[in-house]
Amino acid sequence: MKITDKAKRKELTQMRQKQILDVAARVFSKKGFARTQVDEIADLAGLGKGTVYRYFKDKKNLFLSIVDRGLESLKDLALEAMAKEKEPLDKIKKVIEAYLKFFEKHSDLIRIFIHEQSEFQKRIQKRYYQHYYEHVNKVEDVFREAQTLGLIKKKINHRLAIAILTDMLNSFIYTWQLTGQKYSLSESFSLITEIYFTGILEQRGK
Amino acid sequence: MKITDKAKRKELTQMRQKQILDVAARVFSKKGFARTQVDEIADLAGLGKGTVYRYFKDKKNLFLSIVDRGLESLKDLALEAMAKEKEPLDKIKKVIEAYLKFFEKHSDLIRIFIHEQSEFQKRIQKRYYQHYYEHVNKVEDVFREAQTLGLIKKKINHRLAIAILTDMLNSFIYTWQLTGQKYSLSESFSLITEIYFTGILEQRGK
Amino acid sequence: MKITDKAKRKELTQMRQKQILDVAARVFSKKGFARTQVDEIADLAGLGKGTVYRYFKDKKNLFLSIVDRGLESLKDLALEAMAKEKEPLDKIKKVIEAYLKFFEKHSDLIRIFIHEQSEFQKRIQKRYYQHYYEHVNKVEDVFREAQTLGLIKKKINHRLAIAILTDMLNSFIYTWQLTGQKYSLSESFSLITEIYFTGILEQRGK
Amino acid sequence: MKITDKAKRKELTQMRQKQILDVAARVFSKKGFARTQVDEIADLAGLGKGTVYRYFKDKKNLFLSIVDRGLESLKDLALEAMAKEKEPLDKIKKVIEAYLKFFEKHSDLIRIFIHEQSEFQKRIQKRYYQHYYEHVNKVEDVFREAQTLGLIKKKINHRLAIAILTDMLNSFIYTWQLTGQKYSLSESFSLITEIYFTGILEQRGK
DNA sequence: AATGAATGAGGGTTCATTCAT
DNA sequence: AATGAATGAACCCTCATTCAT
Repeated sequence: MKITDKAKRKELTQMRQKQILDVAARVFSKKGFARTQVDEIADLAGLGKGTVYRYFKDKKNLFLSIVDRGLESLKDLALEAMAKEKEPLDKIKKVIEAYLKFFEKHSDLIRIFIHEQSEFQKRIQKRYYQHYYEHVNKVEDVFREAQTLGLIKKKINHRLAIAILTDMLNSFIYTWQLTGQKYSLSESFSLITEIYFTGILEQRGK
Repeated sequence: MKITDKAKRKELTQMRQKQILDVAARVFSKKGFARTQVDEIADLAGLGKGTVYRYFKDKKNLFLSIVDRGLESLKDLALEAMAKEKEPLDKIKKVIEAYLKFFEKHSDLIRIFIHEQSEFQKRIQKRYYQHYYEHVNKVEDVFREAQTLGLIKKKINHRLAIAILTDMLNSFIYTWQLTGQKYSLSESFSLITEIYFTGILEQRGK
Repeated sequence: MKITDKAKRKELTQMRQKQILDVAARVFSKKGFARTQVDEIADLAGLGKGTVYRYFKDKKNLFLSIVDRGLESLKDLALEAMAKEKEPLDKIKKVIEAYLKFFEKHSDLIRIFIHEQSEFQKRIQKRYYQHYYEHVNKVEDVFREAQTLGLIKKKINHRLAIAILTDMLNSFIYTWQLTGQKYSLSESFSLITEIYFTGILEQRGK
Repeated sequence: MKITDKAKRKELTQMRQKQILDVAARVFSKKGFARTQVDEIADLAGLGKGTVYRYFKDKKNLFLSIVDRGLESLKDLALEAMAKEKEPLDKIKKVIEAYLKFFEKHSDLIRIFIHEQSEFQKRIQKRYYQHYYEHVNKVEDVFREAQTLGLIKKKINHRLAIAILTDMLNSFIYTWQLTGQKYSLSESFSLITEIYFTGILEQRGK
């Protein structure tokens, strides 16, 4: 009995946490950290305010839990995507695709990641980059491999190139959402990869 | 006499406004809109809080004035830069350069532009895009011209391509500042243009 | 069977009540009424919070039950102590001794009695003095008897003198505990009685 | 002009602080720290809540300021009283008188001093005893002098004797107020000194 | 015109109490 | 009978805005 009880307890806890995190992500995304009221999150979750505080120490902690969950999930998807392919360039394409799909699904997160980063600066960056680099390192390896194979220009600094890719993607999806998805995401996806891989110029060298 | 007085008055007003805007840009940039206190702006400007309210209706208005001033100034620089060159591709390069230089100088603004955009959403977007498009339209013309001349891939949607360029630049400078300028801006500049113009792939067609 | 069951039930109830009261006295003593959380009492008693509420209507009621139990117990001890002696002055000494011993053992209570008295003012005073006077009256009788016998100065108002004695003792033990028992209780005890009986002055009349 | 302005400013500040402290002392005294609402203090002071926070960092700080002001004032009165007399025993009597008069006037403070001491324990004790000992040391000197002159029993530990005196007085006035001043303060005063100086016993040694 | 003291709506957080299991 | 998850009233504190001087 006790085992079942404990299990039930834990399950409830996780369910409630998810319930709150889901709502909170939506609200934080819409209003940003400062303008979000814990009251609204509680209401939308169909819970009392006190219940939110039962599961999350305070507003900041709730916010960071969203960031954490998102980063964790994103990292997993990206690594998983890479694992599916053999060729370095294909791996990179898959990662890009995974990125776009992830944010297409969890469009809440892009705003949270971008417009609230500086809100928490020092304290949060650590947490952020801890996840981020774990993931980026893998991509860097792929990038280097592609350079070794002569697929990518040798003179390009891979760390920078990845930063640029990340930024392009982040900012792209961000704008995409902000402007109300005026242009389709998949059309844009091919454009992004095209630009990233071969640039905007007509091949002259033929 | 009255004319001189009026002129003097107006000059003083403009001076005060500039004084406040400069300080406010710094503070908003460091803390974001919500965490910035009007008190701090007044203090740093060496003025009374009431004086700030004499020159700006409220906090939001002050914030938007910064955005306005920044966009105006950026637009001017970009158009001016384009005007100096004849060739379409050179025009685009100059615009990119102008962008980077502008934000290198006014690094306050990149944060304000990026992480506070959604804070004001609907109401602000109008103002933002009003400036933005006026500027973008000119660039689009250049882009189209380059395509007509066979310099840029025909299949690329110019509106999207410019959006991507803008995002790359914005987000690039943003990250650049956020991470404490670990890599040099000019080095990155050439990388960005390189990637934007020719991609990351080795030219195979030779 | 039913009788035994009932008895068992009652016993359990009393046991639980004692268990809770003991813990609660400790916590209320350490933190005062307002800063004490029912949660902490339940935890320390190894019970669920709901169980505490099964045995005590609310927090205030729990607190007052402690006061009641303490006063009852103190009164018994004092009266018992007096009963053991014949001589009035000896009775008074015994009472003093009983007081000190009681609070030495139940040091929790002195804080509760003193620093929370006013917390409940009107409503509580009644209960307090109901116990108190029942007890004080007996001592007053002794005091008057000693005066009749010429042992105690005639001009002294006995009610006042007892109030002063009580205060001296209360406040003494309170300070004694508050300061971390820097000086020994028994040393101080003889000093108190000495002062109370013969004052601080050197006997001049010799 | 500026000098006058500054002076005026300072005057206003002090006036407001006094205004708030006076009200706050009353309310804290009536309800204790925890049950006192800052709102009520503000209301009774005829001020907005924000104004209270303009002059005192937070509720705790306000409370401690009351304690400070009281201790300072009490210390001054006591030292002043002692200074007026030559003979050690007279000095002690004057101190007792000063004590009683002080609390007769500032009856708010006795409750605050007594029933909230433990609320703040560690942090506050320092502040309390800092004032307290400065004052007690002087009294101790007088006490020792009286012993040297053979006026006070040699075997009495002066530190303890003073602690007892203080307690008697504190607790006496406390009870006096709590019970609604049923007996007169001055009558009690002479009884206290009588008891403290010569005890309750009839002089047998004649 | 400039100031900064005063304000109070607003929102984060706590915790006594309830009640379904 | 025992539990502890859920609740929301209560209360501290902040800060944009106003306005008398």
